Amino acid sequence: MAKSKRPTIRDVAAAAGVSTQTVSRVINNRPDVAPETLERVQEVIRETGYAPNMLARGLTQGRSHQLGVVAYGLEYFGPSRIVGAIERTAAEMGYGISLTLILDPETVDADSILTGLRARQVDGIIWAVPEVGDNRSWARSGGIDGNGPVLLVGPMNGRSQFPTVSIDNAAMGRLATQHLLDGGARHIGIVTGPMSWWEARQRLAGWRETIEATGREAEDCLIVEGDWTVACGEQALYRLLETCPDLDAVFASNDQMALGLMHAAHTVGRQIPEDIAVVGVDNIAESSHFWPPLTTVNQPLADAGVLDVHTIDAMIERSRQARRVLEPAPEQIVVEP
Amino acid sequence: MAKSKRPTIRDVAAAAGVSTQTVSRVINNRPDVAPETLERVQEVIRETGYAPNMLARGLTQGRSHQLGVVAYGLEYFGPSRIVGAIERTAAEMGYGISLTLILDPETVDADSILTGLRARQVDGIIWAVPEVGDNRSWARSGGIDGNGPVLLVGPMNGRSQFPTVSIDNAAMGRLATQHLLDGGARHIGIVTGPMSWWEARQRLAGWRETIEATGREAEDCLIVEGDWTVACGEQALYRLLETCPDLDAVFASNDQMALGLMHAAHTVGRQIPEDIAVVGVDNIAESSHFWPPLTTVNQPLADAGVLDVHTIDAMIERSRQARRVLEPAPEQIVVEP
DNA sequence: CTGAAAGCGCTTACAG
DNA sequence: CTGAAAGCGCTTACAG
Repeated sequence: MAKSKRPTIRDVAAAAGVSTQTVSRVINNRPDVAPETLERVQEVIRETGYAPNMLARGLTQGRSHQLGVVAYGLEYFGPSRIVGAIERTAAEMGYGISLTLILDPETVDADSILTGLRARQVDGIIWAVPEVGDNRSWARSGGIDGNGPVLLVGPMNGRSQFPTVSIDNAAMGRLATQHLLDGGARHIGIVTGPMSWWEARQRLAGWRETIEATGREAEDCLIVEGDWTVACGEQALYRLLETCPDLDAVFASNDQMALGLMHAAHTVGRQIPEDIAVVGVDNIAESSHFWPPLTTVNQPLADAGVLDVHTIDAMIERSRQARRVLEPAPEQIVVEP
Repeated sequence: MAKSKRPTIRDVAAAAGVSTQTVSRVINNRPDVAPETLERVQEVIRETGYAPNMLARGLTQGRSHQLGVVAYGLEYFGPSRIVGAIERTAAEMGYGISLTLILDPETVDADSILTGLRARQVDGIIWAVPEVGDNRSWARSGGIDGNGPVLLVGPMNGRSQFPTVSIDNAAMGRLATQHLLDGGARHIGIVTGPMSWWEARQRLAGWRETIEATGREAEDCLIVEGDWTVACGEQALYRLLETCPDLDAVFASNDQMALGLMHAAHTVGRQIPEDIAVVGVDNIAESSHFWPPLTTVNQPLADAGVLDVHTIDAMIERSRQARRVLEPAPEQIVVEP
């Protein structure tokens, strides 16, 4: 028991008095095994605690039953939920997760990460790094070999050569802004995310569109660029109040910045929502526990995560069916908030 | 380019006019290769984009260069930081991460998870699920085969059969409580985490110890059990003020609950910190942006994550050196907050 | 410095 | 229903 190496399929076969491929049939639940043989082999497996070596299995099958997941910012709300939902769904479907976290989305070297993951023989790759700067140019140009399924998560500028699953960020901006309009707001400011982020630009677009639909102008002085943090949300309100003293509402592109805004409002003695109404995005756990509760746009991150895995699984199956890929038009799936 | 399968070591060998094991030497940076040969092989590798199949390599070497990481609650502060730090450090050291997330720490089946991870041939396992209820009894009894390195992360009740890296939770309680005492507080309440959590009990113990060191009694009416959420922090303050009207300070066992407390204090018109001082734990990003800034105990989570990986790596190396394990006494490493 | 042989632990056709 | 053979893509001794 001390130095016993893990048993192999050969050990099990010997102990059960059958060949290794019969054991293989048993562990793969194939039907063509005599009931009695099945029983005996299973008994041995139970006794020895045998578990097939996934490396060996992967080598012969040409698949690892692992999904490569590339993400940024696990400490933030969105990514942690997405990765959590992906892992859960993947586990249910028999996939393991090989996680790669990147430090800076803007300078990420997609090529080397994809190559590394493929060397690990992952069956498919879920790329959940947001588009920042031109860090997805590789996905538009198709400069990366089409070898092995890659799913892009999150919206991106232009058309991807790869299938994409994303939540409609412009709709988030529209929903939030419409809510503020419905509440009677006339001068609605916005704190955006960093403008290098496509998601941030989309939320801004939704805000602008909704304002302009009322016949008013989406003035530049109503826009402050933020960086997703509480601190900048705070500064943003001071800026907005300076440039637009009539301000009566703000759309914060995420909840963190919304909290900063509320902090600032409190500091300068403006009541929320009476003086200034605020809407955020994310529905973080704290949202409903502030003075007053924060109104926020909910992102269906869990649903999106489930969809991510189902989609990549379908891609994997498809690519295994037809070795000669039919070059199916990449589908762009968009989920509504 | 369309249907090109990935090249193998054999393809590279053929193209370079050498044997496969010469290529093997090159990709493993072994010194005994003629400069000219080295050059030629590297050239072919560059041209073909060859990357060794890690499954095959793992099969022969008996190691996958993957670490199994088991965690709970990626959406919470602590776990997301720990996992992030582990991934970063692992990547630097050449390990991939196979992530397993569990849904309920109390009912987790350690045996089946460890078995599954080992079937994937991970080189070592980092078990970062907190001790809740008796979900670590397996680690005390050693009922699990000692096969393959396992590192436990987080403090636990009693002695583990496996090495452990943890942050001193009792010290967190002591630091926080002492800070409140130093600020002049006389009646210091506590909102604990769920008492089924060992970490929560340790923070409570630190609070109790520090109170009693002053010669006062750590009365039961000063203790409210929470569940780590903002909502319960809020309720907790109401409860405490009822049972102890003299209350002038509270130690919240995490920042979320501290925020809830502050919300409640605001609601009932008590000033912080004048009327009631609050200290939390975690140092979440929002801490410093509330009215007033929250004082909090910082957990060195990133340091701990780095230490986790270095420790498991050392365990892996040791177990590979001596096949006949010397049964080294498991070390229990404790990091101070 | 380099190569022929064997083997890691499985699965995949192929026979029977 | 079951087994002998070959092979997945590497690395590890072992020769030279």
